[in-house]
Amino acid sequence: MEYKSEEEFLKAYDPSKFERLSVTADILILSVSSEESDNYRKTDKKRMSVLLVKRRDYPFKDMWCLPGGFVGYNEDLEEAPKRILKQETNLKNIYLEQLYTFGDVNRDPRMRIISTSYMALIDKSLLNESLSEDASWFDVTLMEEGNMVDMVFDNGEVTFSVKIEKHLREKTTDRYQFIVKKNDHLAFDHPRVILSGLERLRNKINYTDIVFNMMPEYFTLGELQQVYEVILNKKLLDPAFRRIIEPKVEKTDKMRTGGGHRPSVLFRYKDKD
Amino acid sequence: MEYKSEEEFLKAYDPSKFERLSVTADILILSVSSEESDNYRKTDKKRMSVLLVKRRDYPFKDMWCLPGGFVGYNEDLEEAPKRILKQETNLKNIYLEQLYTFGDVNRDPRMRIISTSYMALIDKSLLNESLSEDASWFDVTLMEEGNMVDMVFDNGEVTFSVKIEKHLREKTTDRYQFIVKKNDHLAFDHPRVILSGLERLRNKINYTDIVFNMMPEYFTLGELQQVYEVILNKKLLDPAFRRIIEPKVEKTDKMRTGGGHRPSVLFRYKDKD
DNA sequence: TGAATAGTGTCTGTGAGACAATATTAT
DNA sequence: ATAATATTGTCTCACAGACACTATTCA
Repeated sequence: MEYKSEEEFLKAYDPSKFERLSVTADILILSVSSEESDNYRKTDKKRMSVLLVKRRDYPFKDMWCLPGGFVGYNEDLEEAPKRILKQETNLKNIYLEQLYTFGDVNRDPRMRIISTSYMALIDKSLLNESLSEDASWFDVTLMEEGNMVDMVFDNGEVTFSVKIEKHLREKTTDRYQFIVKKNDHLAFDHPRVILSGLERLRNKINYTDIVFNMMPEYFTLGELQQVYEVILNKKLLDPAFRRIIEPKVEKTDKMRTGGGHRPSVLFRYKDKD
Repeated sequence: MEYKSEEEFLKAYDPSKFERLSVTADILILSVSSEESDNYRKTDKKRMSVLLVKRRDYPFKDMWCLPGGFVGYNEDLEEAPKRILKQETNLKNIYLEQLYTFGDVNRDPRMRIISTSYMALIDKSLLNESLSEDASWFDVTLMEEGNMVDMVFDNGEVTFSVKIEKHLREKTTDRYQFIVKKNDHLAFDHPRVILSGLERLRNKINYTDIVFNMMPEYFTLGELQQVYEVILNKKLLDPAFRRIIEPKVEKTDKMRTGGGHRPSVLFRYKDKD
């Protein structure tokens, strides 16, 4: 059939003849938590923190999963994670980054679902509203040994661990293939989403400024270094860190005192000129 | 309503109550082309090469686009680009990497479509079959000046250029925002897909071995260096390049002769041990 | 012989890693 | 006074950039 114009074509077009799928957006909300120390001199121990939601329904009833939801027919794909983020945390204007789109036929036992995952970075201190009843912040700690990664989750009440094997595979789709070896608590393929988000953050910390999305306006270099260390999962040397970070921050005239040790200057993120 | 088990729940589940969208996969097929020199001594000039398809139907009739197609209801998302790649080039087992998922409501005038884009890297010398009638290899040359990128396409018959402005935007979804300033020949949002693929390749060349997917089994370091230069869009210094590449390749006892100059050793990709 | 590419040697500057040393606070 | 963190100084080593030099071929 021949059409004279694009208009004419569109008028005669019947979208229903194509196969349609459901699309969801899952969102990995990351933040940093501080655990108060018993020693008044010691600084609070920082950990990566991820927001999980307890499933009240089948499938995966009573397991934990990332906040997510269906993408509406009249909703831009990127609006969906924003909407869900607002819903869960009441936050807007948050750093949001697309991670990956998963779409194996059997990834959801209910029906065919394509799922685009996003990563959000937030500063926990902005959270004033209480979370919805089923949501909970879990500290995540990565224990890495060779190819094996043990992700340990802890929200103060529940603790569980997920074991994942990483395989380098240059010749195929992705840099790493994640094979979940042990998982009794996380629903769907969310272990992979979480690990790939954490690794994405770890890689990007070196060539972008996205960490500052997790920081309050004023911070000490020690605090910032702790966040780096938690994300990179290793200790950094103070002088080296200060050299690297120096062009990204600016000194303020404020100080943090009261720690039983030399007070430290508060810095602020210095935007590119 | 309460269900006793996951099985029972799934039995009662009605997928039709959720909104459904169409999902397509677009695939950026990249390769390297050589333009023969008139001077017998000079080596062939290499260029990046991308496979485009001429649209025979509305919308965007007569414009060029990336090969693509709908993801079937019973097809894994990652199978779709493989199927399309096979269809267009008759190649299998090709390096394939997911780029990004686009899903603005109005990105396709026909209907709501979510599109996941992939990048494939191929060695053109493997192509024996002729292309389908509407497909054509275009050389792409990037002219970069500050924020502006001018992508020049040339398939020997048609030449056109697409101008894109790059904006760094750390605080929002992606590292760069691409704003298409001039485009009369590429359909949909494919200019962005192409540019982001080329930039992804450029970044990854330094910390992965994916270039070798575009190389034949045996190659000289000069040829490999040319491919690097085309991808990075800048000249490299020979000694530095050889230092960097040394651990990734292994010398063979073959030589390339006949060039009116000193013959060169053929190398081969050395897989990680 | 000369044009062209192949391949090697070496100097230099930059920047990360390592470690040492000093400064300052609350209890 | 002491434990703890804050902050600075400096040495070294690895490595990329730069440039010079030698090697080898074919019309």
